[in-house]
Amino acid sequence: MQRPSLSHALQQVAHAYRGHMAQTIRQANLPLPGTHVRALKAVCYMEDCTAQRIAQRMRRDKAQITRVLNDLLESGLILKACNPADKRSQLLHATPAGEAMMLRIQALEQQTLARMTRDLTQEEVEHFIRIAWHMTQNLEGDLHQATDWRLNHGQTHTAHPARHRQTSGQPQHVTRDPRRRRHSGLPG
Amino acid sequence: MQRPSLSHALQQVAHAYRGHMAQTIRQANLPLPGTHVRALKAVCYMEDCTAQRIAQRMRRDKAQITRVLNDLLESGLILKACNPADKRSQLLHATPAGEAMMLRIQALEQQTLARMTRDLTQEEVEHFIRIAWHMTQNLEGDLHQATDWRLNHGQTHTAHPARHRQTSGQPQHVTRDPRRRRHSGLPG
DNA sequence: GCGAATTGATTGATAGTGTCAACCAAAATA
DNA sequence: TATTTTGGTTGACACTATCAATCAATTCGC
Repeated sequence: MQRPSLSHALQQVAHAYRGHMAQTIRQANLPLPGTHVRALKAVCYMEDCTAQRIAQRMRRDKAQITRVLNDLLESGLILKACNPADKRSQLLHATPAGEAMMLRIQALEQQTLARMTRDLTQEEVEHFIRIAWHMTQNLEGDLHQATDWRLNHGQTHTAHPARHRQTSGQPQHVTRDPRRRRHSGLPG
Repeated sequence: MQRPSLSHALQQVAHAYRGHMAQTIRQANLPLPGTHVRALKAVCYMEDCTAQRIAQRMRRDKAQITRVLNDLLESGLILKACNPADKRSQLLHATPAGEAMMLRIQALEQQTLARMTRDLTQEEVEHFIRIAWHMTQNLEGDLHQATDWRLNHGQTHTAHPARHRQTSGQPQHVTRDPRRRRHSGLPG
């Protein structure tokens, strides 16, 4: 508890950041959830932005990205345009409203980041980022079957045949109360 | 995109860690969600553990903690005992099954952490933890009205009167598709 | 002691996050 | 052309998170 572990420190700082941003954005009356913000950011700043590329960048399931993008679309923050190079995909662009929103949110993010790093040197922050990045890379590869964002990474990736979501494995326990229990066994 | 920002790096590493742990745990046939793991850890290693204290430590809403603990209770991993010092609260203890579970999970966590930090020096990791902790502290205080985990922190905390969940504020937009839209306005 | 305010825990409601699986149409490939 | 792969969508579900209200036990102030 006293000297926090790496896992604890990581969870706490990520949670604190997320929470602070959420609060800040809400207080600014821009009720845009975090995932939406990041997707919008991608649309604004990524070259030839498509849903696929956002999913890769954020390392998220493409299904979620689709839904987030549809929200942004309905909110008039982005537009989908035909991709001349591939009729399946759509190029994404921010509308003026989307650009404006992005600017406002970026200002808020800068505030949060400034506060978060207020007594840290530039070097420390960069060091932190570098290590975080490094750890991310270290966890990447194998594990995680190839959902879309895992493609073209040239990983050795030794065959991951089937993996069913708890089809018949015997342990099967806790799994969070969905307001009505489902099971409760326990293995060991 | 190339040089990841602090926010991006943070989100990615936290997400990678969470995902890797989830996968590892699932593959070991110990389907215990992350929050449950952390709560169980607290029960195992915290002195005079109560729901309240777990909520404070994890900086989570006590409601969530209550539910997680009830899951752990139903799974036979923990027990609740009367707190002689306060009849409202209960002291939490791990059962033998809970302890066993904790040990197995800790081994898995060690694996993940080892992999994550495999080519980093002890110093680098400690530096990372220290900075993460620092950033967490920096974001703490004001913002976040005093839910339980924010108490006894002696923050200046200049009066936060009411804060209603979007009672009448005019902007009111995106707010993630709950599989059926609710609104779609947009402020600016 | 007594009433008021506070605190520990619980419950209900709801939002947001993350993922898998199935599917379709377009594209790539063989 | 037949097969496979890819970009995107939809459905279903589990996990995470928080707020609000409630209740009983406790503490505070008189």
